[in-house]
Amino acid sequence: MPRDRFDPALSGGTKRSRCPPPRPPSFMTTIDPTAFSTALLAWYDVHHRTLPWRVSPRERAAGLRADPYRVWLSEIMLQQTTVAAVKAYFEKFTLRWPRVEDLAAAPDTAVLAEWAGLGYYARARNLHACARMVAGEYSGRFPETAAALKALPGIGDYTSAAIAAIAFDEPAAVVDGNVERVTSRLEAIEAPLPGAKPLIRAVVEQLTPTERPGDFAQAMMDLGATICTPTKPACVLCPVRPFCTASRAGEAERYPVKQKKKAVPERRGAAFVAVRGDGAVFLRRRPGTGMLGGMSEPPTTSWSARSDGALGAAAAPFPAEWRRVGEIEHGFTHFRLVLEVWRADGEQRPGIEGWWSQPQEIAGEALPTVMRKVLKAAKIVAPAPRNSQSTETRKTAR
DNA sequence: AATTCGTGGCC
DNA sequence: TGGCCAAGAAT
Repeated sequence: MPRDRFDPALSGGTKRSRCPPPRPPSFMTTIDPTAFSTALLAWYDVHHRTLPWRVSPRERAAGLRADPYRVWLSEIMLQQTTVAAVKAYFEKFTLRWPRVEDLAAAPDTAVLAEWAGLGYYARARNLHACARMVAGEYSGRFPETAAALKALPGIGDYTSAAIAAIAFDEPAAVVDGNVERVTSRLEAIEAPLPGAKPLIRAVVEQLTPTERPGDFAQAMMDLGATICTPTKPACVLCPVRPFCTASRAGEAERYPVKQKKKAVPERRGAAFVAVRGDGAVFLRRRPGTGMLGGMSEPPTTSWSARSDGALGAAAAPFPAEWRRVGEIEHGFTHFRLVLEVWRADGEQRPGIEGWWSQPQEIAGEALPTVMRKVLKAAKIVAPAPRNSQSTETRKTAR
């Protein structure tokens, strides 16, 4: 049974408008922090995952330090993104830009092109801004405390704590989705996320050891990724099962309790793929902020909430012999997009800002996945996302 | 505090 | 197949 101090009624309820300042309640865990981290770290020493940006516990004990640049880069990429998806991108980035100064010196178009396909493109913009701040104002060395790290673009609560703990041995409370799940099961927290975050953080702060805080953080995340999984957790194999209230009650899978989310609406629009005689495709750059900010696209209309028809060739960015060649669907986080795909062939004078991209250049363009779907529907031969240098030097043409 | 930001994999 | 989920941040 969950202890009553985790009753959702206590954390969610109506707020008093008068005197009592809304101070986070001081929850005390009944878990023995020393016993807990000892058991967890012993498991981690044997079962830790081997990842390209990591230093193993053995190497760590031998005095080897993780490279803050690689830790930072991996943490940015891993925000809301799976390890499997990140690996290839991490290799590409570190091969092309081995040090933070190298990344800082790169053109922003090159960074966006390398990031294309990974999603959440504000991360790439912030990544580049952060690299330039570190290279410029910090002499190429990352600040070493969570508080200072958090002041940098793209680095928030989680990432600042993770870098500080992993690269600089600060006993910061590292709370990501894995840790939220593990902790909510340990304490059988009934309050739904995201409201329960302060409570979870309070527990993690008490559990985090001053010795090996980085390994502790990574161990919690590895545990969440391999044992304490969202569905069918392998409690039998869990090194901290003796500490787990939810598992003891046989209902680990019931946690974490989450607030239910709203249904996603649908938006519609049209994309216009102009193809020249030599096979070049007309592309332009999207505005620097907002959805797919700074990324490339064939011209599209705005995406309205279910425009009832009224799209078609009349919405084209410039006159041409447009033919409707298909339709694509793409799911974003908060809406589903349906895009009509129109194509025009032959010599054309777009008369708008943009450039012609040759067939062999398309793979290296900063095209997000949804736009690659559009090109595919327009029967454009586009090899798998690759990385070319061509986007760095290309001038804007018309 | 609630929204706005992508994408791919999985059952 | 469709909802859920993944090392969240910014506003």
